[in-house]
Amino acid sequence: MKLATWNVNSLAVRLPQLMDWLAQHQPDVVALQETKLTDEKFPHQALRDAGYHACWFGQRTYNGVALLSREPVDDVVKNIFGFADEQARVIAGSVRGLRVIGAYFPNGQAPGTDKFEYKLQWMRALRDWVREELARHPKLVLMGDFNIAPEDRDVYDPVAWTGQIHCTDEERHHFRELLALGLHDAFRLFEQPPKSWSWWDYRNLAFRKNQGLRIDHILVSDALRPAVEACGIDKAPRKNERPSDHAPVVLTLADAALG
DNA sequence: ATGACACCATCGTGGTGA
Repeated sequence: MKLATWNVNSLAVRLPQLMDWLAQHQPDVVALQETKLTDEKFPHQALRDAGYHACWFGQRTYNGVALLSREPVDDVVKNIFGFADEQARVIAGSVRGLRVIGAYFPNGQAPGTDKFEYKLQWMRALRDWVREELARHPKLVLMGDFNIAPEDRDVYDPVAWTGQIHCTDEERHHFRELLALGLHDAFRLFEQPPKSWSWWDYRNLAFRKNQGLRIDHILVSDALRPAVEACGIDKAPRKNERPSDHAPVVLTLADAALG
């Protein structure tokens, strides 16, 4: 079973690239972030024609998340239970006994701002809710755009980024809090090339110079860890003519471990 | 120190992202 997460930075703009990528890689489940579409504009028919069921949760202009799945998705939940949120950032569902949570963490803008405070509150609420989800669904995947570079090796210039947004102690603490629930950063379960990033700034020829951050992640629960066969970042879509600034992260699970 | 790029909403230019 192949799962993926991709911040597409506008599904309206990126739909053709998404269709190509789905046809090429045939993932079973995909979490999308930054669809930037109200729900009535979600391209569910095009995705259905491509063989995917979808559930989606969007808003105007910003944010917006979706789950795509070759098999139907059950028990769909939107946003963090118990956390009143104006912004569409989370969608969860169950496929083949697997609980999948797709999340678009707040950016946070800069430490000391209201947006940073919102990010911290949001992450606390997420942790508390994921703890409950894990108790109900031991086989769980939490994936998406975390907007956190967990360690210095996830940053092209860790000195310049010290204390900057995505790299603050508070954000990294919250990432470790998620791991402490019994989750594992699937990417780090394997040997990886150094300087592996999932995001590159559009400016300054950052992709060509490979100046990026690893801020898109797939966390797998203890119960799923033995089933993890591979995890990597697919840089290819970042080479498209009009790419998202993020690349997809892909996880392969052994089918035997699933229902 | 600032802006650089992309997208959205809107039609001149500001908000947001990371």
